[in-house]
Amino acid sequence: MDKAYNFKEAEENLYSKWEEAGYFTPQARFGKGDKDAYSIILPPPNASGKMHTGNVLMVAIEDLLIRWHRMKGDPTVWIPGTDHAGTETQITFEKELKKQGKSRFNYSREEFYSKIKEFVEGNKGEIVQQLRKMGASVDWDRYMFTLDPQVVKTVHETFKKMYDDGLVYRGDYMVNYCVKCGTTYSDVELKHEERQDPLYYVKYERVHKDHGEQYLSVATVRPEPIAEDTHLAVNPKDKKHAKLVGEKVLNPLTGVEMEIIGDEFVDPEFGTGIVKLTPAVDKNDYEVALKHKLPINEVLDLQGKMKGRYEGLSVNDARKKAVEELEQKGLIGKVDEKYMHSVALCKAGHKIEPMILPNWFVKVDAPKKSLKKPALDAVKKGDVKIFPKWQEIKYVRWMEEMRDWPISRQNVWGIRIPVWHRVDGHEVRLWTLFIDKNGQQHQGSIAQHYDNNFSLEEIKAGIQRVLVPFYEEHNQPQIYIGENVPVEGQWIRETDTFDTWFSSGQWPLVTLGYPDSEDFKKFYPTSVLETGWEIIRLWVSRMMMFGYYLTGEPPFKDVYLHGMVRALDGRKMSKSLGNVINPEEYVEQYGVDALRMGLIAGTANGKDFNFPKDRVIAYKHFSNKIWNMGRFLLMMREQWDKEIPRFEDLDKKSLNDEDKKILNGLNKQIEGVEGFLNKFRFADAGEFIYQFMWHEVADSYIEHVKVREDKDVALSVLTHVYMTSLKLLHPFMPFVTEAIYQQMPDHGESIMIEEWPA
RNA sequence: GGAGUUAUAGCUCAGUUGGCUAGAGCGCUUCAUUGACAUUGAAGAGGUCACUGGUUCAAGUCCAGUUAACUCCACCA
Repeated sequence: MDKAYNFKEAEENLYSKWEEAGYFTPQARFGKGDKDAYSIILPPPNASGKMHTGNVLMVAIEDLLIRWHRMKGDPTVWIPGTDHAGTETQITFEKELKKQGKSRFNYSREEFYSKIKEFVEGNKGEIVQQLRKMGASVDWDRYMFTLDPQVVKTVHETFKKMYDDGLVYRGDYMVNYCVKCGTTYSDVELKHEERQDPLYYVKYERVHKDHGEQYLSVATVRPEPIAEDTHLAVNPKDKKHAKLVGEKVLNPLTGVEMEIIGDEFVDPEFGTGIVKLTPAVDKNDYEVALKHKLPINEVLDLQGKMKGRYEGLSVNDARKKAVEELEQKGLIGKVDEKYMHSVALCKAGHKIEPMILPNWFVKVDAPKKSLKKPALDAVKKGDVKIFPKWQEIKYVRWMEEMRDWPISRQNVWGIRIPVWHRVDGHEVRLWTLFIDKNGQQHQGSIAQHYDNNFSLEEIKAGIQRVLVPFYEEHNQPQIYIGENVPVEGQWIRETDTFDTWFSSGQWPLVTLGYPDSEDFKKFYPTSVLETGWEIIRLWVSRMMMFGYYLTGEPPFKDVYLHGMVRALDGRKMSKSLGNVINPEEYVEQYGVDALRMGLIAGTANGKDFNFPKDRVIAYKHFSNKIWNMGRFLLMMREQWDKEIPRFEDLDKKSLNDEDKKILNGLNKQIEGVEGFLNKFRFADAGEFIYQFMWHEVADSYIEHVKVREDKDVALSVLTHVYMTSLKLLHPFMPFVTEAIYQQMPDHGESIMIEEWPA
């Protein structure tokens, strides 16, 4: 053995040996049957980039659980995959395009899709390499990508089933729309940022001036759609303003009469206690408008240009103009220039405009077949357990509050919604945007395109977007749901793709070959879902809903949520702060085992924690320590010329107190590690072995062995204790333990397939 | 506005159902060292467990309140 442990050599060579020997494929060993099947689905890293520190922690924990169960002899499978991460990947890629002075509209959908695909293939390859490097004992034969054909097939079928069950519907709805990205975001995808904008107090002239003030003052940060407003609102419980309900004022820009309505959503304390209603661009206003059946005048188009009075202007230009006009009329009171308020931003950091657009929705709480109820009850009743327990609160709260889920995304990169709209009839009203053979963009109704002598084939060939206008209840357009276009009639396919989480919500099902594969029968529900707590709402909740909906069972029995790895300065890692830790640097410097074990030691109870650099270094030293313990053991065995009995054959009467003490310690190890792992207390388990091996075996017992007369007994005990400890340690630090194992006497094929000490 | 988490050695953090003479890693001090390992060994310094009150034979641990930090959710025109 070399004097020092060479982690690079071990880490380069061992993985492919394991893989080639087929150790990663599930099999029952030690007489165990399928009843102890153990399965984890790897939360697929985003194919938009490389793996980050959090991914490494995830791999470390899951590989620990997997290797542990595999050694116990359970048929064990860990299924790897990568996620297309629709929106995020498309944004990343569009940024790249922008650097080249191009945009998505320079390409047809197909071209654009294949360009992103190329980009993603590169990332996928890197992620796969990184997973190997981390020692992840995943079964590569079962690898999946979220856009693989069988995934798409299942997702389509689920959508169809849900449609038939009345659990998806198309609705006009106020969505968070980004005019720059050209897509909708769900609430949970947004960020909020504090911004400073002027708050204008606009004066509305009262029609009946017989009681007091001539004007009513209304505070607003967005005066530009005032001309399109039709109503004001006050809180009917507001003593000061209640009497205004039913009164009329004049629109400051158009002079049209506007009625004041009463609704309790108005906060009497804010501003003047009177609000203007612009239902088309404000969520509250929209809901109030629906409730009171007020007209909803569109204010913005999809490009973010104004409609109505300031047709075609940008929001900012329109705002200036509106302020100007109001000032000329003397209808602006005071202006609070330093008004701070929070603004919703999309993933790319653009300002979100609430807009009313047709969208597909998942009905999460339908009276007959609620999706969220079983998913919520399972956790409340303890059928699915969440660790650490306090995270359960977050889950329950979210589930209780969950509203219908918009699943349409205006991305190209994703699974296209399998809905066809019939266009041979009055549906020529459908709005489309397409690019013709010469690269020219055209937008408008299909009827308009026909008037301009474009055929349906030409439109379909260059289609960028289809929008279905609002229809009355009794006049719904004909749609067809399916992969292929129907033979009868003329149809155009929906251009929207599914929200990434709609497909990844079905990930445990598709990876196991739902509904009828052998894997599915054997491994569903999976044993544990291990992931970061920040995607409880985005992902965990959706998997639960789909799991129960499609199979009547939960997708997993336990959920373990690890904390977020923060930077060394205790803050979130972010590019702008420049504090992002690249795990590859640590692998290079300290080795994979040290990094994995260091991270595990940092995450005692699922709380967020600072990247534990000290621990990583400590575990690098530990690798070397145990390596040298092995070296010492071999040396001693060589120097001792008598035969050293196997521990099993040793006459136990020859043991002295020191021997008994260390053997007793070893038994406690076996019990302790198992106990900690069963309770998901990984850091405790790791620290426990660390303390034992270093301070009891090395510092104490080895020193004792040095002075022993009956070295055959002592060395027999030491060999047993050492080898057993290595097995306990293997799931934590797979490379160094295997490297040592290969040097030991009478070693088998691999420590990986050794039996777990019990 | 609502909710959650945290406050323990110089630093980063453990401390599970109350039994603690409060631990680990890193750092620090002194000494040691040729049968493995300087990525070593031995010894040691260092904490009124945020603050105030309460429950208890017993509180770092449970309860109430205060203070501070972080995070999430909802968002106000």
